[in-house]
Amino acid sequence: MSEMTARRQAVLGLVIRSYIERGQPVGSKSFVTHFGLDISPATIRNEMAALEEMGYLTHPHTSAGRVPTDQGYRYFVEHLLGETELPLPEQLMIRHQFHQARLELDQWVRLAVAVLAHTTRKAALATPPRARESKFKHVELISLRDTLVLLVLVLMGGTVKQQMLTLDEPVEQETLSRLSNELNDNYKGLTASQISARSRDLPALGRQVARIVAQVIQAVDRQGEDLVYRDGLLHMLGEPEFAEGQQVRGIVQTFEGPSLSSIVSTAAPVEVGGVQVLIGGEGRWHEFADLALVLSRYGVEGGASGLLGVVGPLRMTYDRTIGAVRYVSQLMSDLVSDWYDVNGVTDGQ
Amino acid sequence: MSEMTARRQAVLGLVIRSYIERGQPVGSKSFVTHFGLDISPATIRNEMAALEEMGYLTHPHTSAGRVPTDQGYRYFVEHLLGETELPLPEQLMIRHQFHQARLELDQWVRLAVAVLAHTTRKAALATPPRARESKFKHVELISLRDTLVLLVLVLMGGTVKQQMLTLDEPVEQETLSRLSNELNDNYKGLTASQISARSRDLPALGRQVARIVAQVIQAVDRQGEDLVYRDGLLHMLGEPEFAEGQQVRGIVQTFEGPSLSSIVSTAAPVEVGGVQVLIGGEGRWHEFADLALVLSRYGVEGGASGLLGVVGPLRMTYDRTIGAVRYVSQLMSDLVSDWYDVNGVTDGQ
DNA sequence: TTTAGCACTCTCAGCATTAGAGTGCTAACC
DNA sequence: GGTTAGCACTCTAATGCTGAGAGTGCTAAA
Repeated sequence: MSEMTARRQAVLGLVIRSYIERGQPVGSKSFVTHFGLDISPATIRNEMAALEEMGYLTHPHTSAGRVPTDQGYRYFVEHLLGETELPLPEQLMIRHQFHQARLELDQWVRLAVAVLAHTTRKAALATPPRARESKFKHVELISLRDTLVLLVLVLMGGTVKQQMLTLDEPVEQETLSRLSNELNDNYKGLTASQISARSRDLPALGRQVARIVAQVIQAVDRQGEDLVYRDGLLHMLGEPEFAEGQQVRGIVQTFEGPSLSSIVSTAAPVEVGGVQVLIGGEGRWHEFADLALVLSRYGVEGGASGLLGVVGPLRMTYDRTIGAVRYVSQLMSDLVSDWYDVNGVTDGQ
Repeated sequence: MSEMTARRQAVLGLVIRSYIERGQPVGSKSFVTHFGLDISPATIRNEMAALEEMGYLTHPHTSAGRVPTDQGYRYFVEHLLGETELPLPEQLMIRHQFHQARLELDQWVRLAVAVLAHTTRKAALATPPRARESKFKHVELISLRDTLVLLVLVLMGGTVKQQMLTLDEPVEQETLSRLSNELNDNYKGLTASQISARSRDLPALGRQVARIVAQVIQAVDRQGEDLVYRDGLLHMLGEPEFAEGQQVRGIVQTFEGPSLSSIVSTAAPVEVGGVQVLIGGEGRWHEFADLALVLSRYGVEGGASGLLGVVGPLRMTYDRTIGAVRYVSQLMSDLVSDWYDVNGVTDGQ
């Protein structure tokens, strides 16, 4: 069994960088010429053979150059990555876009996905921030016609939900306003189950409304991180490794389908701010065998948090992508913590 | 110049049906055997040659069978289509799904797209219903923290919008409630510009809020039919004519990109209920050269209306698709007119 | 007007050939 | 012992060729 040496690390790094850049198997000869090295191809061949024995490289067929294995990429990401900070000009451009508009929570998430997809030139995804158990903040009841009422529910953390409901009998707007005031005074900061429990003491109308409020909160909680915003599919389809028609279908299916949310919620980092790199489905997710994910959790530690990240081919510029994901994650965290000040701490609980 | 005869119509119809079904150029010999006819291939050849001269058929190369031209498809849709009613069992399934849940307006639209994509096995799209000039119905102001306020705006026609805003100075919730009541009493049924005009007479706080209300309504109006929900992209990628990797990219670009809303809003039918079939971009839209659109306008004549339809390859089962689009359009029209009763007529104006 | 016959055209799949790139191994070299 | 040159070998991808198959257009006869 060979062992890793400094030179082998260097060779591995260069092979991977070259392959990421050019997309073609790296041969010993083109290796030395391309990097202008003073050693012979034969030496590189020996080193490559050793790296192959160690499992970091492979070759598609006898007379082809070397290609990184999943393990090789992982080693690269863990040991051979240099600076991953996003270049300042791009930071500024992103920051500018975020300071441009005052938006709704979900729109922020959508903006984050769009920005991420654009700066990395890859497919991006994000989930809106959710707490484990959402808490009631405010409700508003708007009478539309006799028994038809629009319920607007605001949760701690900034989520706003609307729901249409039909009452058992017509009720005046004034009565509805009194009811919503009462709920706002008494239920602030409660979870779905707590509201369910307390609603028993209310009169019929209040009970009905409170039950629906609890249901909506529960729906938000259950939805959890299943709601995934996506963008930049086209970037991924532009990658030469996915040029085949057959593969394209697979990519679209994987990226648009529900499997994405499952892998994302299972494999995602738990702590806010951390960046996780998933390579080739890590042997567990078959559809992601040819893909790499760069994921990060953003939000407030212990409070609401969401995920965002980038999906691309294994052959991706990890340093740049990681930098972009980390930066946008940071921005979104700032945003959510602002929101938490608004809806949680400051407003009492 | 040849002219159309009954037999040529029949031949054209059969050629197109056969091509739609099997996806391969139709030759004179396989034509007679497949349909078990008592005439010779040579006769069919003559008829096909005439149809080709008339511009309804073509052949990709000398020794291939005949393929319909855009003009051929158009003739087919206009003259040779039989029953286009959607089969009853499918009508019932769709109706069932629509009666299943009480939803938000935009969620109805999303449901319609999903149902359409599923029953036609094609890509589907829809825009939410919009009036030419949206009218104010109700506003609610929710104080979140000193100067930060959540504004919830309900428009005639069922659209609900939220907007965060920052006031110049802190304001009590009670003051906000008084203000929203006042706006609700005085502005019902007004358009953005009317509200803008009247807001001048209000005190500072009211003027600020009214201006934002007007802005939001204006944004909704301007957005118009640019907001397009889409679904079923994967169905389209499954079509054999789009198997090439190159083409797949084009399809995704066309369907996901902004060009869709432009063609949709330009070429869409004007009257509610009508079904329009666009074949091969009609020479005007280059990206749609290989695609057919089946579009319908739903909603309330003279009130809010939206578009829905299906995008597929030229080689599509027009009868079935048209039936499905018409049926879903009808359902959505019913829904919107219910909504209009709620928000418009009944509630006064 | 319809039909049979026939020469002609074009595509597509299969096959062999070849150039090119790269490897692994061995033996010599520092 | 690590490094290098040389060389035989392997595999891919592109090219050109061939034959089968399908279909057409034309002509002449029914």
